[in-house]
Amino acid sequence: MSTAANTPKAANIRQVATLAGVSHMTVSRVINDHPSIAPATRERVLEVMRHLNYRPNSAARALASRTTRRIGVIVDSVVEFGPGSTLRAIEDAAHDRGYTVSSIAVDRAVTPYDALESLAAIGIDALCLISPRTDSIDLLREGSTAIPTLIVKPEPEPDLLTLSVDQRLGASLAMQHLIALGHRDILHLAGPLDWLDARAREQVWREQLVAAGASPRPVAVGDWTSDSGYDVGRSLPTEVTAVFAANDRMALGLIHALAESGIRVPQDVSVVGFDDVPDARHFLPPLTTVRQDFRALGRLSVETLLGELEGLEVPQRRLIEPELVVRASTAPPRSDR
Amino acid sequence: MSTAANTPKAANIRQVATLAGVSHMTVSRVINDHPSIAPATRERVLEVMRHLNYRPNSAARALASRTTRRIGVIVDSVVEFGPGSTLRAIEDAAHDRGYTVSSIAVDRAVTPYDALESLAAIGIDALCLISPRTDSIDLLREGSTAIPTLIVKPEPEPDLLTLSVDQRLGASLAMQHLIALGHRDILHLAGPLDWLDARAREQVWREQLVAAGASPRPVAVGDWTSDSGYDVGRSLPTEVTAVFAANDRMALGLIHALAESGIRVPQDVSVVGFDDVPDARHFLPPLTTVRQDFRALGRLSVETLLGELEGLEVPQRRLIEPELVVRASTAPPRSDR
DNA sequence: CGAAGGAGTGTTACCGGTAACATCACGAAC
DNA sequence: GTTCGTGATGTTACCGGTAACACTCCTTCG
Repeated sequence: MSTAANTPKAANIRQVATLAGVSHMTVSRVINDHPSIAPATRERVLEVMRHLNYRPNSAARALASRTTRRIGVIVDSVVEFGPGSTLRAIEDAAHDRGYTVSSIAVDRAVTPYDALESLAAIGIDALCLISPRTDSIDLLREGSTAIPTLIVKPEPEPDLLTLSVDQRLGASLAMQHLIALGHRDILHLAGPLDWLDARAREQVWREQLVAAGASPRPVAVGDWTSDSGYDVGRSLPTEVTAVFAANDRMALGLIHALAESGIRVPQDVSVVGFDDVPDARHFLPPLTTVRQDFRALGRLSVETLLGELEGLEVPQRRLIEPELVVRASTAPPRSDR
Repeated sequence: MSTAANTPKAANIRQVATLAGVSHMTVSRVINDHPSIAPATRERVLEVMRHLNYRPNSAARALASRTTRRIGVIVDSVVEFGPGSTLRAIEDAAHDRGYTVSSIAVDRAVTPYDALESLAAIGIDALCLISPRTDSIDLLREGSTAIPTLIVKPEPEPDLLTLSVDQRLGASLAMQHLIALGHRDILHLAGPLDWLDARAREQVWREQLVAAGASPRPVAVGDWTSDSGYDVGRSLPTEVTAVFAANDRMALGLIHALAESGIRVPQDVSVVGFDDVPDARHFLPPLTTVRQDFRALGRLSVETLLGELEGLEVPQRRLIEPELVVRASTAPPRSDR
């Protein structure tokens, strides 16, 4: 069908130059906002550019300037709310700054190594890792890439930029809330423990319980999906009065299983989630959870990387504060439990 | 920090050629699997490439070949499940075929025109529109781009490729299910009606009701969010015995509102959704809904576009069959309602 | 008043590939 | 034996920009 044909083939920089009566180099300077161009000349060139509907060829720019204006993103489990939202936010922020984003999703079929190879093949100016498992980070540690690299994780990382929502604070808010309500036998429904975020939440859960004088029971480990939460909910020990779920989706599945067993939330068991997905307020009951601002995370990631790229001083590590959102899934424990 | 330094600057095609004792053109042919290369030569070149860790420069290739191996995607409401999933599937499929994807999200701040401009600026070989509103399509109709273009929508479009989940069939499955259960006063909770999918679902809802001898009541229009479903649920007319929601999230919000009013699902009101989001099976009650295979949609989109690009014969329009998933949110109507 | 310096512009080379055409050797066909 | 076709490879130009340096003028300053 539309296989080219009468396409008037795009104008190039020399055609613009000829029509404007200047050298192609002057046109290049106009494009790049070079300071020393006479205003009259600039106007004339811009006029011709408009007239020809000229658009600089990005491949040629990339080739000559050896920069691609592209940020590579490696992201694990992009279908999950957190990583997906972060990626979207990064794409938006990058686009606003005139950068392109290429993302590769890591999964069973694609190793972090593959992902890095793919990105290297197309060429990137900066690299970002979202929701990295430990193995992805190891790869970067040895690889010592020559480009600015940012890892979205809460712990600092020598020689690399890091940025994250403060996982320890978030988990702490959730646990403090439950403990303040009077809960002591709190189950943790964790995410996969090779996830740094999952591990951080699990550690804080443990610490807080110990600090409150309670002894943590073994964690239940899910895989972020509501299905895994459901499975855990089906065999919840009767002594448990509250569950701290590592994300909202697992909380949803858990509540579903409890409902099937006639266990009421929050009367019989309190549940607190993590993320504050947009639907969490309409769960039954509306879910108490920890909100993470992924848009801020994405924006800051891009700002940090581009700052580094421009040689600015950027903080090597930064944390974004999460926020507890109290809804209807938590209450004081029943005295008879 | 890692601002380049001792980077051993990547090898280029001529260095490979020199070391292999051939011309750079021969190396180029090896890269591109040109048929007439002596096996021994190919081996030698490959060996050198491996040794130098050579990677073709994609910008140079794009410049010389005038193809970017990049697919541009314009997507509205990428945060919604359907569009987001489709985009991810396209990215995966494109990556498997050695293509890159650049996506632009259209929203209040970014018009379809802007999006097209952005994509044109970076250069794309093919274009895909996901979840387009009518205005995006108008833009393409006049613009008559010179590259293969596919629109994800169910209705055919002259001179453009189209592909979609069969919205009419999906809506039909949902309505037939409710009608077979005995419902006649079925409210439609629609998506924004400038969405083609929303409009298709609404039309089928109306047609099916009329065909069943019932008179459709005015549609309730939401915005895909659970919040909007909640709002509708707060003032549900008492005569309504069932709701056909245009997506799962609005169904969730609706059910939440009903629960607050003491209206039970499905005993008092049946609810059927659309999408089958992964969590739908853990809603309370588990949601009867229409499953759309977005992965298939994404894969087929890429195959169609690349087929067109290669000059193959591709079907100009194709539909993917959705599937009704019956769970616990639907039941026969109460006789006293 | 001459040298220095900066604004404004041009010249030339180069980035790393691909396209198109040329070349050469060799076996098949006449 | 000459011609021809084809496989294998090389030569050259070109894609559309940017970098680096050169060259004018003019202004400023010792």
